[in-house]
Amino acid sequence: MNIGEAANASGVSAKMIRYYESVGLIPYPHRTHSGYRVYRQEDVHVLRFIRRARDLGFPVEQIRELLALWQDRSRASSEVKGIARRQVEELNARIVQLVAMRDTLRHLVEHCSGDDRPSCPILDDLADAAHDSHEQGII
Amino acid sequence: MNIGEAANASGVSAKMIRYYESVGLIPYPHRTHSGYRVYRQEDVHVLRFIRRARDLGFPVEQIRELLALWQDRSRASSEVKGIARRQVEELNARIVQLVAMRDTLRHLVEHCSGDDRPSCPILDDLADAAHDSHEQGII
DNA sequence: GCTAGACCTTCCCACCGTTGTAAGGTCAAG
DNA sequence: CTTGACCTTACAACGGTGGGAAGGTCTAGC
Repeated sequence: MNIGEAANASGVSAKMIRYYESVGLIPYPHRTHSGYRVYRQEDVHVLRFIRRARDLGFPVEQIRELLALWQDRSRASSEVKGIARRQVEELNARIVQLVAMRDTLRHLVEHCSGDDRPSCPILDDLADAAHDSHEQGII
Repeated sequence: MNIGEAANASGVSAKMIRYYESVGLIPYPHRTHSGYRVYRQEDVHVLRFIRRARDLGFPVEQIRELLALWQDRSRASSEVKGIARRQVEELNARIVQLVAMRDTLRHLVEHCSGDDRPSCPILDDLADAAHDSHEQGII
């Protein structure tokens, strides 16, 4: 199987397959005499695993851990659960942050007349240092 | 005022002040005879504006628009409202995506025993191509 | 056997916003 | 005059992905 076919079969672009190889997430594959990478069905399985984990927001380094655990037949599920729980917490932190941003902004939008007049609470708020949100940890 | 003082007063790092200058978000400041950048209170005000907008998740290019509108005394608030509304929509899209990820993962975590046994639905799910979530648009 | 086009290879660049680091100049206090 | 805290520019790195150039290879059709 060519890299292009593996890409189609896995949903991971050829570009990214080479990248994952370069960072050691997947092993160097066999090559044809002319240097083409050759993949087996099993490799596609691994690529799908990676793809799905990326879809779930796992960073590459955590996928590396998950792959190692996946391929370790004697692993304890508690290790995997720990990584996943960490990831849930990280996702949650980002969600909380984004929701706070969105709500602040939505509030401002709702109080802006949005007509031809220049008066605008959105800009007023951005300009008004009295909020000092950056010292209160909104970021 | 030095760049360091302006950084302290605005909450924007000296590094980022130079960066914003380099991408044309803020103008070239005056310099001392020895080449040090000199800032006025007004510049700090602009930097705070940028900082707060970044805190609200605005990308630099949108901040450029907002700054232009802020400094345009005859602008219509509807323009500002439009930009802010766009940003609310973008934040919302990212939130929806992250929440979907988190909930999927949390569901998996809840169904993982997390003990010494190797059986683990989290890895099973990642390995199981039957979900094919990437073809159903979870990403 | 030749050619066209669809693949493959490696290598480098860009994105975005931020931080780090290195090599050098400058200022103020002791 | 030295020390240390500042400043300057310039370059690299991060993470993950896409784009493209320059060249090799395979396959189908003639």
